Amino acid sequence: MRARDPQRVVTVTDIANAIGVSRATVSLVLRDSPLVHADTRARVEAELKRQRYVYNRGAANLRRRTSSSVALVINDLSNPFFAEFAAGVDEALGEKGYVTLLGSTGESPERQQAVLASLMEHTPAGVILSPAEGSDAAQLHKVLDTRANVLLFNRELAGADDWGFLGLDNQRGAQLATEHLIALGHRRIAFYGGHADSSSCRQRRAGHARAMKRAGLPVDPSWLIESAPNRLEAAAGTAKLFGDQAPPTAAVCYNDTVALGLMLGLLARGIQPGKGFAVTGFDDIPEAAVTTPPLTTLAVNPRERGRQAAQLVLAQLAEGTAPDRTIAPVTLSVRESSGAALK
Amino acid sequence: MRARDPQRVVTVTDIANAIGVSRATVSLVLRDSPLVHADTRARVEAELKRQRYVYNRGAANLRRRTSSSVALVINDLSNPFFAEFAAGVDEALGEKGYVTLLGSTGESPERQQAVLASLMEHTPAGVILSPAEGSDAAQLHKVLDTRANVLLFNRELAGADDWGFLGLDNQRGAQLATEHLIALGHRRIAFYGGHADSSSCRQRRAGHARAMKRAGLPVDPSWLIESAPNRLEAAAGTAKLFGDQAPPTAAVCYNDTVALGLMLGLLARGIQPGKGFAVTGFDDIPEAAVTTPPLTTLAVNPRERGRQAAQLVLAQLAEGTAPDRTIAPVTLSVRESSGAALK
DNA sequence: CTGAAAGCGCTTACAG
DNA sequence: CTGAAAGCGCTTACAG
Repeated sequence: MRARDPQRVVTVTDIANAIGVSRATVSLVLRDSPLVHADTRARVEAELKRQRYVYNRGAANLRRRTSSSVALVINDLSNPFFAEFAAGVDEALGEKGYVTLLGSTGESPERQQAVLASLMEHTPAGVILSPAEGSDAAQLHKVLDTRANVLLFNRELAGADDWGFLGLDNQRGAQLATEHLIALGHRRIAFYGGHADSSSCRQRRAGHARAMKRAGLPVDPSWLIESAPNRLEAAAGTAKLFGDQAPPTAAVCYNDTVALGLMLGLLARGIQPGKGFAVTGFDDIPEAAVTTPPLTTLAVNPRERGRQAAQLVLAQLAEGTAPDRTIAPVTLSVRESSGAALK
Repeated sequence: MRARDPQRVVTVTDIANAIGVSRATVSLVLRDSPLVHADTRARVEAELKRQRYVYNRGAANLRRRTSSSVALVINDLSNPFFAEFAAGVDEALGEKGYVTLLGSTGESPERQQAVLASLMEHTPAGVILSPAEGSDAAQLHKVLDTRANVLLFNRELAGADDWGFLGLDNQRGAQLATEHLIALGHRRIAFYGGHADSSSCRQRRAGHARAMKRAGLPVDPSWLIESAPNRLEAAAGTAKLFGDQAPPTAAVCYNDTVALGLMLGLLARGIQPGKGFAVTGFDDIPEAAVTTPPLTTLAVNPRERGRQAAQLVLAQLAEGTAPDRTIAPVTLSVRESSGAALK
C-alpha cells in the first residue's frame, strides 16, 4: 500500500478560488442542487471541466457517512456459475451507482474471515456472500457486524437469520430432473455426488426422494452416494453405483461438475452416458451444452440471480426492510445425457 | 447511494477516551509503530477488541493521500478467459493488501468511458484495463489522467505509450499452431476468424504467415477469413473456406470460440473436425478440453496473467518505473481437433 | 513515549 | 442564492 503520486490533485477549493465563489457553492453544483444560480452553475461547471476535476467520492462518503460500494465474496471466479453471478451483481450495482468490491474465499472459511475483515475496512454499504463450505455463523458475526447489511447467497447457514438470503429452488430442481427420468421409464435412480451435510445437497436429495415417493418407487440407500463436487472425485466414485445386483439405470447428480465427472467414469467402464445410463446435472454451466453427450441439467440463470442479489441487498439498505428469504426458480433443460426412453 | 445505517460507529476517539490516551497513540498502535510503550499498546489493543473497532481505511487513505484499491476493467466476466484473469488479479492484489474494484465494458467504448469515470472517483491506486474493441486512446486519456497508473492488458492501443502493457505472444502462438499443422502434412492452411483491424488478430495472422513462409508454402488471400469472434458468426462463415477448387485442409482459428463455431459449421456440412479438416484455437478455455473432438489450442494461463498484471501495476506504482511492455508466453496444447497426420 | 493541533477533500447546517 | 465554520475518521509533524 504505497503512496499514490503525491502530485497535486484538483479539489473543490481550487475550483472555488479560481472563479471566486465558496467551496460550498461548488459542492452544491456537484450535487446538482437547485439552490445555485444558473450563471454561477455554468461558471463552476466550465471551471470543473477546464481543470479536469475528479470527484473524490471517498471524501464525500466520509463526510456524509454514506458508502457507494458493495462487497461481493464468492468461492472463486474460475467457477463459471460464480463468474456469471458476479457479472450480474456488478451490472446491477453499476446501474445504481455502486461499485463492486471483489473478494474470493477459495472455499476456505479462514480465508473468508480474512477477506471479509479486509473488505469491511472499506465500509461497504452491503455484503453479498456465498459462504465457503464449512462456514460458521458465529465466526461470521464476529467480522460482519449484526448491523451490517448482508445477503447470503446459495448456501444456507444456521444461526444467520438476521441476514438476508437468496437461494435456488434446489428441491424442486432435483424433483424435476427425477420426474423426467421416471417419465423416460427409469425405476432405479441414484442421487450422485455432493456432501450430504451441505444444505443444497440435502435439498436436492429431498427433491429426488419426493419424486420417487410420488411415483411409488423405492430408494435403496446404496443409491445415495456422496462425492466432493469436483470432476476427479466424481469420476473416481463411479464404481459405487454398480455394487448391487440390481444397479441404478440413471443418476440425478448434485451438479454439472459431478455429472461431467460421472460421465467420464461411465465411459471408462465402457458405458455410454445417455445410452447405457442416464445422467442429469444442476447449474447449466456453459460446458454442459458442448460435452458428449450434451448434459441434461437445471438452468439457474446465474447472471439474473446476480442482478437479483444486488437488488435485494440495495433494497435492504434503502428500506431497512427485514432481511428476506428469497428462493429463485430453476428450469429443466433436457439434452441427450438423459437419453431416450429406457429399453 | 443511500446513507448507511447512521448507527454509531466506533472510532479511534472512542478507544482513546475509553482508556485515557490520545487519538494519536491509538493510531500509532493501529499502524504498528514501535514508538508506543508495550503496556500502552496492550491496553489499546484490548480496548480495540472489546469495542469491536473496525479500521476505516477510507479515512486513512484520505488523510495519507494513499489508496488501497485497484480498478479492474474487462469486457465481461462471463468470458471464462477474463473470469480466470480477474481471479488472478484479485488473488495477487489481495496478497498485497489491495482490494479489487470491478468494472465491465461489454465491449462498448461508451460504457467503458462511463465505467472508468465512475471508478476513478474511488481514487484507485492503479487501473488494469482490457480495452473494449474500438477504444480510442484520446478518449481514454480524457478520463484516465496521464499521471494515472494504468496497465493495458491484451489489446494494444495506438497512442497509449505512456501506459504499461501486458500482452500475449500472439504471433508466436499462431506460428506454433501453424507449424504443428504443417508437421502433420497440411499445405493449405487458412487463418479463420477475428477482425483484421484488431492488434491481436494482426499478430496472430503474422504468426500464421511466418510459419507458412518458413515452410515455403504459399498463402492464398482467400484463406484469410474474417468473422466476429463469436460462435454463431464463426459457424455461419464456414462456407467461405470451401469456395475454391483447392480448398484448405486445416484452419488456424483466431480463438477458441471461433474454433468451436467453425467445428459446428463443419459438422453441418458433414465434415468431421479432426478427421476431414483440422482445426486449432487460441486461449484454451475450459470448454476446449471437453468438446467433440477436444480442441487443439494455445494455453495462455489467464490466471497467471492476472497475477502478473497485478504485480506489474503495483510495481509501476511503487518504483515509479517507466511503464513497461511485457509479452507473456503461450504454449501449444495438442488435442484431437488438429487430427492425425494427413492422408 | 504521549498529547494538542492541523489537515486530507468533501458536505451541511446556519447566517446573511 | 452564497459564504464561513465545523466536522466525517484518520494521520502526522511538532512539542514536551
